[in-house]
Amino acid sequence: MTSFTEENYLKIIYKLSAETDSEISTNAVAELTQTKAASVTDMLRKLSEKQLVIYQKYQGVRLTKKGETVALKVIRKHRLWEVFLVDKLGFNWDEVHEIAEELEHINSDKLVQQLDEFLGFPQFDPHGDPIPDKHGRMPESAYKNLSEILINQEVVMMGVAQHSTNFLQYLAKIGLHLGVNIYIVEINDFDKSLTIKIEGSTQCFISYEVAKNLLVKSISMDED
Amino acid sequence: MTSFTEENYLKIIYKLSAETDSEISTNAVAELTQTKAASVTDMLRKLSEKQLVIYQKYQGVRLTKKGETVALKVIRKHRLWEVFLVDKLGFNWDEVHEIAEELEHINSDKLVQQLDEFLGFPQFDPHGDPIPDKHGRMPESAYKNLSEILINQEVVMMGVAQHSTNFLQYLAKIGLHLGVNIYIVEINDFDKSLTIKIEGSTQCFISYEVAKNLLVKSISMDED
DNA sequence: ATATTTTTTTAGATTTGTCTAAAATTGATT
DNA sequence: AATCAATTTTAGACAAATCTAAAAAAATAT
Ligand SMILES: [Mn+2]
Ligand SMILES: [Mn+2]
Ligand SMILES: [Mn+2]
Ligand SMILES: [Mn+2]
Repeated sequence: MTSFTEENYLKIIYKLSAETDSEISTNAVAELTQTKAASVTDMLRKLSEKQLVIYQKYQGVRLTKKGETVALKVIRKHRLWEVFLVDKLGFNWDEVHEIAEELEHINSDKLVQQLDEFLGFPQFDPHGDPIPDKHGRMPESAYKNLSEILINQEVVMMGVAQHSTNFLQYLAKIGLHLGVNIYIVEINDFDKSLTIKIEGSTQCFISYEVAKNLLVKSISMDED
Repeated sequence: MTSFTEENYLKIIYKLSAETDSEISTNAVAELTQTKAASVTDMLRKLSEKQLVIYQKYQGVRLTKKGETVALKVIRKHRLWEVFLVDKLGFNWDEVHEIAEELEHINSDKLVQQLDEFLGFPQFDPHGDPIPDKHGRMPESAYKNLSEILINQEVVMMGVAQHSTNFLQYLAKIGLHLGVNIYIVEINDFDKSLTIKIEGSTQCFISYEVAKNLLVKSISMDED
């Protein structure tokens, strides 16, 4: 069995692994778990004994196949619950993450299976993040960051790469929500900031930092 | 804040208090929490410091108003989640208790409120137990035990007073499920065992012990 | 190649919830 | 009232997850 705490460590190591393909450092884990490096060292040794990670001291850590499976299950539950909260209970997408952090540790294969079916086997969560299927396979995400899109090419807002409440509420304020059509009017050479046109709304100005965190898909792609 | 563990103690003390109106003994709590008396003593002192119970050593324990409020919130969540699992996810009523034991500790007032609304503000859980409203008020349960019903008086099966998987599966086997109409054919004077007729099924023979644990309402009562 | 800084690990302590074994209290029985 | 039995509490220990401070190792700069 994996405890609540162990699951959180595994999930965080999984997410860090997606960004860098080398070993994950103790400090990087400490930052995301909001603990101190000394605590991480203890936990890594423990996870290693349980064969959930490969860890040798001073060498960083990575998940074993077994550890990855656990992490994907937790991520799957997290994202399914977020869909439930938004689609069924009427939550806003900036309100669901904290609750899903608790719900993701409820253990029952049947519960996850039935919830998935009840939600209509969603492929993406309310933030546009892909939901692993029951075998841990991620759906192909054809989304790009807005920062990679060309001027005047119309795209649909599909998700965000960063989930802080601050960021989500900023998006709400400037009128950016899932499903809205947008295109880039102008890119500022100097700092890569951009002016965009939001369908049914006025133009607005966003930083490169924001554009990097917006997931969009081309309007021409098929819709199902 | 109350921890997962503290909440379980409070819930158990609440349930024991409903049966006896004197102080609850350390041993009684130990039995239901599946811990040892020594552990209970420690926890009672802690709950007492937090003003959640009235406790003096060797004198037993009872809930304060504050403790009762916490207990009722946990019970409310437990029962709402059971309704969700049965009504929305298609679980059988004998499969939901363990999962609800975990879900009942998720903390979010908005979650509970929205869930309640999503389920249509149910008054009773799948086992016929009353669901406290958001102010902690229990709906009037007009149900009686089958053991108090007269011969030939038709009643509807509304719930059970005991939730063990064993018992629920026994009921399933003899064809007793929620909503079915039954009446008592004969009561055996010697041991109070009884023969009952289940609508659309054959007669069957049940012990007094079983009858005491079946909640029913008179067929004449109004239906909404 | 050494010295300095940063990162990581170890050592030892703390908190929460549990346990066993022994002591204390209560309640029941002579 | 004294004894015995049952219940409850205390004392001391342990596992999980965390911390701080010090030591060790690795990375970086001189
Ligand atoms: Mn989330
Ligand atoms: Mn998400
Ligand atoms: Mn239950
Ligand atoms: Mn129930």
